[in-house]
Amino acid sequence: MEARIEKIKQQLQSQGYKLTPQREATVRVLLENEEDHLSAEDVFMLVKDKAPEIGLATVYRTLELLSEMHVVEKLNFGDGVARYDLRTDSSKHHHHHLICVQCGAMDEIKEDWLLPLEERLEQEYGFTVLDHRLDFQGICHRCNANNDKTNE
Amino acid sequence: MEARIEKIKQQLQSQGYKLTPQREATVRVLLENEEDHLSAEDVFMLVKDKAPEIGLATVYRTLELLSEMHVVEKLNFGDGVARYDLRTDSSKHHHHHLICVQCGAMDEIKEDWLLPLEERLEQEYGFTVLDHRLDFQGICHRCNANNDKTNE
DNA sequence: TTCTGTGCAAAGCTTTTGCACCCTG
DNA sequence: CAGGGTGCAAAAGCTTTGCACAGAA
Repeated sequence: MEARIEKIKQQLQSQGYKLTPQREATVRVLLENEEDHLSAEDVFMLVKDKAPEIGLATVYRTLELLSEMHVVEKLNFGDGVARYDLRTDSSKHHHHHLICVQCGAMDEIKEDWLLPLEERLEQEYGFTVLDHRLDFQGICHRCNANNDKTNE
Repeated sequence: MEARIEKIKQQLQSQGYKLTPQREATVRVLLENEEDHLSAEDVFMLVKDKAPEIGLATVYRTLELLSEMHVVEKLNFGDGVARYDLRTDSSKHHHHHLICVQCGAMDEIKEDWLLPLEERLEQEYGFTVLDHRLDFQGICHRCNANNDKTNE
């Protein structure tokens, strides 16, 4: 974890930015909740435990900065708030979401199933893919199981 | 076009809703701009040409209603506004967006390249796919061409 | 000192809601 | 006259911005 913070610190410094205590607290919250998709408000409340004097605007500014640095990815699931995801170390970020329309759970598949498609896009459409996003909406295995039980 | 409006009218009536003049004007705007991804504001301004007395709230309410009826799909590209897309007649809606980070153009691929993935999800994850969404961010063929020219 | 970063409050935007009124059935 | 539908304006979020101040280089 310290190593990842150190890396982000260097990324920031290489662009002339500082890893201030507020920014570090924000990054730590993101690291500690890597599996979640936190909204700015979520991050704000968690950061407040570490640094109670922080302001919401600073959190927004930090997330915006981290987003520009490609340290986090800003996601939009259509629920009215932006959510932020730490990017993995790999140069490209590929993950897929399984959003259950019944219970609202969001699972994640990290495996990348899209490389063949991207190659086709480059060749057939002349489109250079930098990133992508793939969300599936449907019914998760838990709800599927429950539904089966109910119907018995 | 009249046939499609008639069909939507029947869909509404089957749920106890009416196709009021305002709603019809909104649907016509969506039909006439089927290739675009209009925001509520966009729709509002276009509908005003047909029905100047309409209010923005009515447009929002109509789009929300049409969205519930699965006549349109509400999309979110992360630019701060919801956008609305008429659904095609086919029961499943599958399209992919190519969003250019350089010029902002959004092209669309209607072809469905994901069926194999969906089958895998069902089998390996027990996840029943109802809909999906796939966006690629990158550089479009036009910008790629321009960039090449500039670099010469 | 200079410049970046911060907290607070105000403003900005999109979207939703309350309410009186209208119109159809 | 009952009910849904509408327009207007106000309210309600989420996010950004202006400004004065703090702190490091």
